[in-house]
Amino acid sequence: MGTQKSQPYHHGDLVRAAIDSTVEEVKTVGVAAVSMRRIARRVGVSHAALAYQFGDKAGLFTAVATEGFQLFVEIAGPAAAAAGPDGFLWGGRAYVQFALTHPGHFEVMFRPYLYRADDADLIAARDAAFDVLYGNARTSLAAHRNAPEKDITDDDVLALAIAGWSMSHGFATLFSTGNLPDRVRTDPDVAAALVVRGAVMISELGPNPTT
Amino acid sequence: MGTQKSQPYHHGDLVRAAIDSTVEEVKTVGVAAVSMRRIARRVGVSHAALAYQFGDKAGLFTAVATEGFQLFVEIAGPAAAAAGPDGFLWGGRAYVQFALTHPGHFEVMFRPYLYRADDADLIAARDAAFDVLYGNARTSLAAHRNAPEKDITDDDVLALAIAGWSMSHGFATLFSTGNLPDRVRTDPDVAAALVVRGAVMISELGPNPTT
DNA sequence: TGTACATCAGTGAACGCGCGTTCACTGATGTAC
DNA sequence: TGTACATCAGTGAACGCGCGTTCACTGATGTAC
Repeated sequence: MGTQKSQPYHHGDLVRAAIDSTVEEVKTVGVAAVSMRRIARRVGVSHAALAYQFGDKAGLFTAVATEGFQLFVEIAGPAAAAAGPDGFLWGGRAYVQFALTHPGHFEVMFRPYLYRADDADLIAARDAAFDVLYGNARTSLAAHRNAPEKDITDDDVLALAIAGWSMSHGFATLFSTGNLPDRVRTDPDVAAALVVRGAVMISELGPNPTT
Repeated sequence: MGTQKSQPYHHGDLVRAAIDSTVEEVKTVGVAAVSMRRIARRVGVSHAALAYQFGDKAGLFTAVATEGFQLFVEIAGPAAAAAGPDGFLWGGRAYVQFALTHPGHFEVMFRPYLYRADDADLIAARDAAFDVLYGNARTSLAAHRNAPEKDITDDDVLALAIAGWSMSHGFATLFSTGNLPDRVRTDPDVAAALVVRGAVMISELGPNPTT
């Protein structure tokens, strides 16, 4: 017994481990089934320890959401910027890819009722994510219109950003919840390419500006 | 006491009342907080009565989802068909409107893990909803290409349908969960118009077919 | 028109469970002198 | 280099709660004769 290394009293990095476990649990059993006690069991710690570190359940989810927005900026920001004139398209791809590779974060990020929406770190991270979205829309519009970025109106940026976001978000959501029909459900890349084709078709159907 | 009309033993239409209450509760307290006991309390019946009528909780949600798909067909089908060549656009509008006016149904419909996805009535209703979506896409493409509907490939129909669905679904979801920025959050009609403008802009950015 | 009986609809109590939060506590770590 | 002390990190037991499901039951309704 004496040589057997006993469980250390201090975990070392409980916060890190708890966030990782939460992300994994959200992905596995769904956000509704996640509980402080489940996470504590996974991490190998008493559930009161989690309450000590995060205050309460909302605190834990706040940490997950914040990290999610930070990750999104790290991943989608460079992806969109590096893609040149097709940046907007790549932004959408990056969004969907993020949603599918980080489902645990993604699920929490867009359920504000789970976390403390007034948390300072959370707000900063989310605002940075919005900046990526808007910046991407502005740059893409400027490139395709051969105009300086400052000549692109905020209204145009907002319209394009929200439309692109809606499409990416809707597709990612429908795909990952298994709502898409079988033909589409198998391969996310094939499905995403399909959506890009469809997006172009939408232009055919847009209200004719001359009428 | 004798003259006081006592609670009738039979509710009269418990199934109807339970579905209505569930829809209302989903909207009010969120789908995660809905329980058989809450619904039973609202309807004024013992919670065992609900188990008798629906079997279990999944049964209750199955009924809600089924009704949701039926409602969608009733509402969005005619709306899209009646709108002429701009039908696809109107289909999208109808989708968003349905989501915002029937949030209780909408929330349940796209969470298949809540209900019995193999229920026959459910499948029939959902398939009918898909038919509206595909039919709408086909008709719109045919009208804009001046081609008979049979000349529109299934692949084109699928691409347009999924793209349009993604955009409508994403927008409705982001809007109703309060994730859109303040400028957009106030009026759904203004916001929807913005998205339509943005959708047209996406065409500007589509991959150029000649390159 | 009445009666016997089957079936349907709902009751109320009990079950076992997992939950979030609180609290007095203890063990580990860091710091001042 | 040692010691006293404060603070930090985590424990374990207890709290009260609401949940879904089950079960023996009773009251209401419909039907056959």
